[in-house]
Amino acid sequence: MLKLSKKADYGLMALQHIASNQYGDVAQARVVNTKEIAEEYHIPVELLAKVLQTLSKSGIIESHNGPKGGYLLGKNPREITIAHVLESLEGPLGIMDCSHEKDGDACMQREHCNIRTPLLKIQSSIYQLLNNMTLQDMMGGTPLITIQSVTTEQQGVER
Amino acid sequence: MLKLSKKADYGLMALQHIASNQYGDVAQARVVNTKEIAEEYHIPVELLAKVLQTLSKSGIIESHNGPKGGYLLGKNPREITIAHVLESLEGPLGIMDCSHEKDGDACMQREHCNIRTPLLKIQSSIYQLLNNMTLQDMMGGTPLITIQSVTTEQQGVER
DNA sequence: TTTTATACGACTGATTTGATCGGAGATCAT
DNA sequence: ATGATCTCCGATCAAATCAGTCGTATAAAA
Repeated sequence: MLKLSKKADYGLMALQHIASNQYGDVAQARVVNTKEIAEEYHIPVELLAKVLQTLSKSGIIESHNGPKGGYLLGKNPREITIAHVLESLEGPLGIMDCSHEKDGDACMQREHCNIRTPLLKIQSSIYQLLNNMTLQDMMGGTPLITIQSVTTEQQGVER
Repeated sequence: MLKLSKKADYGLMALQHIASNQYGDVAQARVVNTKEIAEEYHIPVELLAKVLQTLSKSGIIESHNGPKGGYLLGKNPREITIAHVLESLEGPLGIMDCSHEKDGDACMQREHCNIRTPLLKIQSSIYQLLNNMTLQDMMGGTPLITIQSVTTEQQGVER
């Protein structure tokens, strides 16, 4: 329950990868393409492509066509919030249907609804949480890639 | 996105209704049945029944069979957390697939996954949020039922 | 024993989601 | 400049999940 979709998963993975290659320790902005990311994380290529297209439309990343093309971050990692990414991929996030409805499309039980107010508070809290966390924060805690470990043991593991 | 299911909606509504009738200003514990709740909130009866059965199994409410039967709260409203209700109705809540997996069913991209750690933090925060809010808290903020208003103006609007 | 209510399981239709295919546009090499 | 290649892009298809339905069984009160 409350599980986010594959699209969201793949999107976040890809963004983390792009950000790492662009702002990482290599210190040179590198354009990465869809195929590269898909193979790295074992994601179906076409599906990932669609995800990246959506993110591109939202201005989160920039697409570059042609050979040697690919994607680049559209903003600074600090300015890319998780909330924006998720909303871009899966539409406006709301705990319930009547989160931000207009007067017309009120749900049937709206006038007798007794849980709307407290749920709105919960929703607001979750949104704040997702809106305060940025891609920059996600880069900090990469669990398996530790730069120090590369210097200590150099057994062909440079990624 | 992140929208909770109808089952969860209906379950919360029903619980709020049951709690209000049991601990409300009427000051007498009243057993409410499925049909009554369904009509009050315009919910399909059979679906609500299923939801209430599930909640009953979890010990959140108690079922009483036969005529004059119905449902009663199984615990004090302060001890019924939103998290418990949601988990009861929709299974364990987790932002991602690999939230609490055993060693066996690791996902394909697990070893290269770069977003697991930060997402776990988000998930933990959401769980705390839902685990700290109880049914008691939801009763406090009932928007349409105001006890004071009944005393001030008694124009047949007692709901 | 009849009435009234919940408990339980199987089933159907619809919505959402995951995944796939063919084409359009841009860039580099010649 | 032009062709060939590589990428992004939009439309389409299949699978899984979910909301809702139906019929039957069981239990308690009158």
